[in-house]
Amino acid sequence: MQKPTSEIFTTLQEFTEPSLRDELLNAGTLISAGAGDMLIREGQYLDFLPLVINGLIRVYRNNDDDREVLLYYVQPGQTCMMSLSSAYFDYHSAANGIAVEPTQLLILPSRLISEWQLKYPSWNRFILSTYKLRYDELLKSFGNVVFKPINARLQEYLKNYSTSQQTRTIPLSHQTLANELGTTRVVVSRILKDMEKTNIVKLSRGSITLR
Amino acid sequence: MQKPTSEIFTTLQEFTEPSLRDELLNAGTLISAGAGDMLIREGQYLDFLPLVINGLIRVYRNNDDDREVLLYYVQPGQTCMMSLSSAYFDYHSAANGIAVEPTQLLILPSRLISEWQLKYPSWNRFILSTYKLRYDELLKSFGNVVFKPINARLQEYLKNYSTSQQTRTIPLSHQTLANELGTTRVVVSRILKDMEKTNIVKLSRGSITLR
DNA sequence: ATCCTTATGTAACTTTTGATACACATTGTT
DNA sequence: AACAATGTGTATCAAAAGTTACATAAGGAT
Repeated sequence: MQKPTSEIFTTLQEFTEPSLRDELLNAGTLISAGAGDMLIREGQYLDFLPLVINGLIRVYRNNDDDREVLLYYVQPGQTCMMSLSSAYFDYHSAANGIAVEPTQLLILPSRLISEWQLKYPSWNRFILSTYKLRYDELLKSFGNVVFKPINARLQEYLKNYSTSQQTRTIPLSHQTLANELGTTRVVVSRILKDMEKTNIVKLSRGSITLR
Repeated sequence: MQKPTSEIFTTLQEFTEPSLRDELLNAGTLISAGAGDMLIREGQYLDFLPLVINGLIRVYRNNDDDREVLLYYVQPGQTCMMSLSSAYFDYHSAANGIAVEPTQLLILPSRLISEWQLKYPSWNRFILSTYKLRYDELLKSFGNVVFKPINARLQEYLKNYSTSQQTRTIPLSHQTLANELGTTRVVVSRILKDMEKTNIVKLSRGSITLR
């Protein structure tokens, strides 16, 4: 819990107006979360907006059954769309957020969101592009789920992970992958084994390496 | 192609500011579309925003293959989220829009969207709630596709249609339903036949009646 | 070393979904 | 009436995906 310094703007480059930057420094609070920390739960009262400075947040929702649906990851420079909706519409979170890495967050009081929207074009654009980004992502996933078989989706997931994290080794268990893709562990194991046989990946305990 | 009258506000009730209403009347153009008219195609240049006054627009996208993905329907009082994104981000439509009924549209020049956003709170709220609505809808569909079998989704689709259109008879062919749900005609026919055997529906040529 | 937890491999089976093919029915048109 | 276009019924087969069950392995904790 501390005051942010202008270092945050190495991540938050898109906020160009000097007075917006001042306001961010004055009104924001910097907090840290460790890997695995739950930041927000479904139904919880929510009157602040988090901006990720560094680290990574996983946002997901629990289904009517018990399975979970991955909504998106919040990366440095991004904010959580569900928090935005809470701020504008009902002040209760419709999703869970958990830090998957040590993460620093800039916390802003909700009331400022709409105020700044009117005063700062770059802020307004940020809000809208957050919605658009998440919609486009979700739409892509949707299309994949409807039209692509799981093996293709799994392979694509691994490739995306690899390129975005700059590593050929994906440190996720089969069960975790199953959760990400909305299927079961056995199915993931089966597909991965096939992929190993065709020399696409190499499997180890707790990780998968792309060739 | 005509000037709108204040009648439009029986549909567009949420725009409360008198001066916003004036602007809508001055800047807007009313156009009519017949059932089946294509209003916008993927990739097409788009510098206006349509508000549906009455009727219904189906917005969908073509997959990499040839199958289509239903994005959403635009109902009276709503606008097309994809058009909004076009207006803010790149001026090209990322989807197709077709009138499924005779439809009246209020057409607004894109440049006004962001201008009004700053001047009129109800307009700003309209923009944001459009994004939120479509995201929430898509998320729901996504969860259904991932976790529910097609028969359940079909049944739910029919129920929703029935309640929203206030009729127990759904005038859609099996092929049309297959397109809506992202599956094939044979699958729909099979499921519907089962539903008829278990007395959930009654089938006729071109329509399905819920019991 | 023993035990516990988590992770993985895999067989056997069922269910769901999709693909193909063809028959037949309905409706409107000429 | 003949025809074409569209819609529906259904069989057969193949593939994809989920379920259950059990064995084994790897790593950490005591």
